[in-house]
Amino acid sequence: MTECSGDLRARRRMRTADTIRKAALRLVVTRGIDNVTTEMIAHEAGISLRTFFNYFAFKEEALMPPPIDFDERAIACFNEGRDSLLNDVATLLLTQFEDVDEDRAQLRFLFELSQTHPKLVLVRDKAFQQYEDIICKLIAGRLKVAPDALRPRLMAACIAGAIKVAMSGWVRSSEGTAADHVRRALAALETLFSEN
Amino acid sequence: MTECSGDLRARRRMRTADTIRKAALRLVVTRGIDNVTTEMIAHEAGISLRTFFNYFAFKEEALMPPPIDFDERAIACFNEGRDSLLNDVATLLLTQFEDVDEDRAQLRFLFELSQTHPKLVLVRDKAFQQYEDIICKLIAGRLKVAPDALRPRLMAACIAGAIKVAMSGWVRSSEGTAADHVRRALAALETLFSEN
DNA sequence: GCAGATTTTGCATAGCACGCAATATCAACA
DNA sequence: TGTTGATATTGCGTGCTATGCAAAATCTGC
Repeated sequence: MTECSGDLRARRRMRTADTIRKAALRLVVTRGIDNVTTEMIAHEAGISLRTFFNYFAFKEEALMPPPIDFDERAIACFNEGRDSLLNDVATLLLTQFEDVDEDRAQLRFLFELSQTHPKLVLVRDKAFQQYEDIICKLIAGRLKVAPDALRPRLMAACIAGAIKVAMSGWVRSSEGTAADHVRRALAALETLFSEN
Repeated sequence: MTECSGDLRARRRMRTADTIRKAALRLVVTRGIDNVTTEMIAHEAGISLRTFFNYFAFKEEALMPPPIDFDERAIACFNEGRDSLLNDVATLLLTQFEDVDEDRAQLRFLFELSQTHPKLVLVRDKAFQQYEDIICKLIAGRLKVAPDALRPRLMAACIAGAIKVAMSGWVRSSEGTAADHVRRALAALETLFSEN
């Protein structure tokens, strides 16, 4: 197996996963989450039920956003570290929020749904955990310490937590963009505990 | 329905829930989580399968620790606010870790399990979310602001995140007590982002 | 001990999730 | 272009999860 083949297969795999995700989302939007079965999703995506479970461990996972991968340039810029760490993290993360309206609408729909539907709460938290892990690795890289050291892990936990708070605030208030909320929350972290 | 009856029923309900929790834990410890069914748990707890689902929405929820309630005195002390907010939070939270060895062993067992078993990851995060909500209310009370204001929510998110980091560090390192790890993590929050 | 409210339970059922083995598809090489 | 080994897809069978519903049991206050 050459590298090329692995790449091809990986890409194909990602495309199929995305097809399933889109199918699941479409069905949930139109029929409501409680009226969508795994069989429907598989059928809508043009695969067998068994294949669905080759891609996702459980039904709700198909409604999770795919793992993010940051722009190479953005990561390099982050590692240089022109600004304070917190600001640079904000800059890096907010490149993610430059998406088109359709994506934002989907994000909002899922986030709203995840606040009421119990199983989606779990899925949302899992997504944030993955997010936190990535941020932790990035910070550890910039600080030149091990990824499981206390400091990067704490920082990542706070940042991920702040993003979660910001997002739920955004969904509820509907004032300003999601990026605004995230920016504000991250900025508040700096002096959160130092001024009492 | 008088207040007394409600109290009686609530207490009875909590006792039953606890019986189920203990039964579930006992079975999981002895047989391994993959070999335990809801029927076994119900049987072990002396109730019907249907009743199990009256108490827990899904199987793994029976392995979640019950919602904590802080000591009245401790809360009052926290609201007075002798020390810095972060220190007082630490003091308040660490009253929770004064438990007997048996409880700590259980906590550790479940936390270890939750790091490998996918569905328990979800449950653990849900437990931490509840924890975060309680902390948020407490902080909001002390700061005399609304519980859904940005500052208490951010603080609670950071504190809950720090505790999660501390706990997973504790389970992995097995050096020092859980309280030590939590204390250290919370102390680190103060200057986490202010010194770059 | 009776009436009303609440809880428990049995039963039926749709759906979830996985193991297994057969089949199909694909990338590489001769 | 056909062969080969690897990977992906699929069908089938199965046990378990989780819920609705209505009957039975149990509580509570009077």
